[in-house]
Amino acid sequence: MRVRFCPSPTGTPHVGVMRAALFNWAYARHTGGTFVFRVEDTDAARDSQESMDAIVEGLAWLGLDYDEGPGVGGPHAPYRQSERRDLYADVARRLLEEGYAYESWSTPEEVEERHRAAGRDPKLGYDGFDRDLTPAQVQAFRDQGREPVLRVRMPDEDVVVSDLVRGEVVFPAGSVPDFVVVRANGQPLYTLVNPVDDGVMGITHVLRGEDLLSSTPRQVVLHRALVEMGLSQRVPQFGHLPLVLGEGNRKLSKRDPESDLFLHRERGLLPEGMVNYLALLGWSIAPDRDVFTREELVEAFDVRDIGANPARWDQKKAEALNGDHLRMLAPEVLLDRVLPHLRSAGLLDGDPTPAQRRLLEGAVPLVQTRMAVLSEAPGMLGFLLVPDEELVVEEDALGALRPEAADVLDASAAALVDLVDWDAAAVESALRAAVVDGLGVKPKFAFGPLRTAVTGRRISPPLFESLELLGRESSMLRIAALRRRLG
RNA sequence: GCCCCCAUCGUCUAGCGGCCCAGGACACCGCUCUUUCACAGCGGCAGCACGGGUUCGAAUCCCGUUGGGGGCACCA
Repeated sequence: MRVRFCPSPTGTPHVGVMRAALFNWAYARHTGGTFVFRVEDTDAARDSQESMDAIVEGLAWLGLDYDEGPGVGGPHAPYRQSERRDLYADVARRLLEEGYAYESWSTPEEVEERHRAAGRDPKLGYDGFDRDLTPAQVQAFRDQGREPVLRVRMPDEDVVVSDLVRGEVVFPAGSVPDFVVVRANGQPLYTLVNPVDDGVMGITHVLRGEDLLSSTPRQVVLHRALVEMGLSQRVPQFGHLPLVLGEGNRKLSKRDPESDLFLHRERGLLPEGMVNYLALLGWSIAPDRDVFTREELVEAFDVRDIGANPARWDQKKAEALNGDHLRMLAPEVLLDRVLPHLRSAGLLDGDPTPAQRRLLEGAVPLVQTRMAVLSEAPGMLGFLLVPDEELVVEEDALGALRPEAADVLDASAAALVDLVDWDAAAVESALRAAVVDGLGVKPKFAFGPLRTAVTGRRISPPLFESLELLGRESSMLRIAALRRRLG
């Protein structure tokens, strides 16, 4: 069992593409097969090293390790197609010699013109004109200084593709035009290079997006030629994954922000959550369960369970699932995951100081059930990391204060100044005595002013624990500050 | 235009002829818990696109219609 992931390095990693990688990886790991990573960089104009690096980073982030590929090597190295030119030139030559392909001189304009002249739809595609030219005709084209492309001859029978996900798919004879595999300038195209490498590298299963289904008959025909020429052992089995759609039922394109893997990472999706959600797009682990780990995915994954209908990207579901994974994390792991987000929010400069780390160790467990994505952490934890005088009291928190707020703050301050033990339990009973019992304010409203004073927000981690973490000095300063503000 | 794919709650899906007057999850709406918000728990709303067959019996099989999507490059 050998599967592969073969992106072309253009742009940033796309969630649809990474999902294909995930399914291939999961299938390999489930079956004990080999996961090959190959780079399809035959389009020098669009390919970039940055994109290549980003894909590698994306795979690493998601935890999709590969057994063969750039950087790790393997029996079929090199794994970058730009380094395999000789092979392709060789195969192209043999394809021509053995009659599977032929030189084609027609320009697209000429093809269209012929269709028009014959009363056919001009957009029908290549018409096979150059299939059986006489030597004299060929010479005439040469004399004009033309350079031919190389086209593979499609058979005159139907091509039947047995798809792992969709069953038998029949492409009627004549519905797929002969296709170009080598440009006039000698550059091999994806149409050649992809089947050649799959064949030569012994790929047994090709799991890829449904957008490639209609190019499958061409690849099957080429694979058959490769097998007949002794260059490959088999035609791989194909399985076409349902497309991932964006808003408005369109294929998720690079233009859509949801398609950008790293944007989700910035938003604070965990790789665990991302893997889970991606796998759920077209696959399910059990009738009554949809939260699972990477290991559980590997354990349960089977291509036969992949559905055929397209799936819409649902950000809410992705984040809800992420919340589940976030809660499954050990607190110290969550702390580490949260740090980059605190840094990019400007709350942390490099590594936390020992004091900051202590605060975070206390606070992270308090916010673990309160986040779905990591980018919520700065808002929740910021009050602990910011100096007292820089605490921003948010507008809506101020607006929510009731008339008795000043009295509440006064009573609270009085109750807390001389508190003997500064811990959450002691703080709570002191405050309850002072505000709930003392002032007769209902518990639901009693602590709002304090929360606002101390955290600057209406919504925060639990108040008494927050006070404990913040410490008496800061707490008193903040209470006094808001009290002054209320006049 | 041609070829191909798809069709169960708003969304992701379970269902592979009787277990289904269709199950789960997200979302949404209530309630409980509660120092805010969450989490958790409980409850609710909501679907087999339509029409023909086949069958004792169809969400499940077949055909058609409609709807949606993908592909038709000297891109990948």
